[in-house]
Amino acid sequence: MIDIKFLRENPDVVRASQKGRGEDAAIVDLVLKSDEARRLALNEFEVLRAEQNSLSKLVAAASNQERNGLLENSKTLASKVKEADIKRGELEELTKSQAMQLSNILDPAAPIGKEEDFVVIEHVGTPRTFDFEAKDHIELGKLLGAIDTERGTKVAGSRSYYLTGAGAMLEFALVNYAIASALKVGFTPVIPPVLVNPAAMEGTGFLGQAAENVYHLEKDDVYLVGTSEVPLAAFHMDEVLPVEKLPIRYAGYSSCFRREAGTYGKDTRGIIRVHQFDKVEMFSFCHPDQAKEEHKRLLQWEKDFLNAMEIPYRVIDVASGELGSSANRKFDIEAWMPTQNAYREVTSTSNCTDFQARRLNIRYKDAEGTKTVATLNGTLVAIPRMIVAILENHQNADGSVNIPKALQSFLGKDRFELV
RNA sequence: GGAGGGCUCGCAUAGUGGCCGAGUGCACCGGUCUUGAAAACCGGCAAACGAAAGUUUCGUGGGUUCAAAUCCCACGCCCUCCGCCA
Repeated sequence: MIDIKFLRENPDVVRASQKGRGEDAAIVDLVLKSDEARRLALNEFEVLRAEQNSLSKLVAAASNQERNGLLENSKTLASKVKEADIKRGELEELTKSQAMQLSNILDPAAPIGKEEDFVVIEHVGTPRTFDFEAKDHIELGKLLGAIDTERGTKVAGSRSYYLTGAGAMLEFALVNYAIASALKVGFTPVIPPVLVNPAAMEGTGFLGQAAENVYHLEKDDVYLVGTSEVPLAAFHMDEVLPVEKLPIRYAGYSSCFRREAGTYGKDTRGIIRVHQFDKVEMFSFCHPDQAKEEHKRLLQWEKDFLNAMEIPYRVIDVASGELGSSANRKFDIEAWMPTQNAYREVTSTSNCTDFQARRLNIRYKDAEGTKTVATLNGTLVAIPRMIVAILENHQNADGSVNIPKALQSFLGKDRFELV
């Protein structure tokens, strides 16, 4: 949720931001109108309530004869107060529900446009030229005994898979390497709950447009998270953080669950797009003035990871129309996938400024008062896609796969052999 | 699944309808004293909104009442015991 005071003072900025995203700018005027009415109703209520409170004190102090007269007034006043209170409540709800529809205000530097209007910031590494026909990760996964999608679908349906043998070991190595690097730069490792309550889901903004991609367990009214961003962000829900502790950084390792509704026919083969996968996610609570720098740092740590995996990639500045509603800017890293002859998203980092924290009521306190923190998130490693990138980029003619140096000590070898 | 107890300002607790936004102890902050510290003593000390007056907040939501931390209902969470499972 954006700052309603900011909206009052800069409606044009918010309108422009909504337009830039391809979203409805008319909401701005609805909010302005209902907020105005809300403030009037609030004032009306407060004045009546003040009167009631002071009258109430008189009643308490009055003698028995005086009391009856006072009670007459009190009763009529009480019904007025109740009426004013209901009106205030309705207008507050209306204003909030309208304001919640507004997305975060775009960073002016974010490229405007639709999905394809991203800006490439840089290319790192050169896609390899093969002197044999490169196999895709599905074939390699079979040869190495690393990925079993057939049994995955038998047991759990489409977009399901088993990681076995080398595949399972590769996950452990990737996670260990990721956590070790995160520790080096000051992250606190976290294993969060993946089953969360509505408040956590709502607060992180996943029950809006993204709701259809979330698994909901109706009987218990809990949700399976699509990313550990949810429990990490909600970790400090309703808390005031000491300013000197900022930035507070967590590296969460968890399973992630996604319904992938509306992606029929997209990436149906292999493990690029699946219902369940494990991920190490970086999350930072920081001072709003520091958010841009922190965003760059998260991106750098993502690049460091890709560099260590020795995989060619490019960094893109995601276009406004493709940003999540919480993000004011987003950088994706896309790894080169040889058999697709394309760069495909493997990590993503978003600056949510104070948008998410306002919903979750997470603040910091300094000499001037209590203000909303900024939150940022970034993928350190999403396992299946990283496995795809490693297998495909580091394969040999016989189907064996060379292990990046950074992972060798975790695996005790330098190559995955055929089984 | 069954029975009971609890949820109050950082912590512990007092508070059974008006004098309670709320007492006490500890912690914390400032001061006096001290060579310095401790102790003692004095003062301060919950939060949000608001320009202010003021309003709101005693787990959450609803209700009763002129008036609710206090009475009623529902829900959430914590604890104890029993059962069940490990």
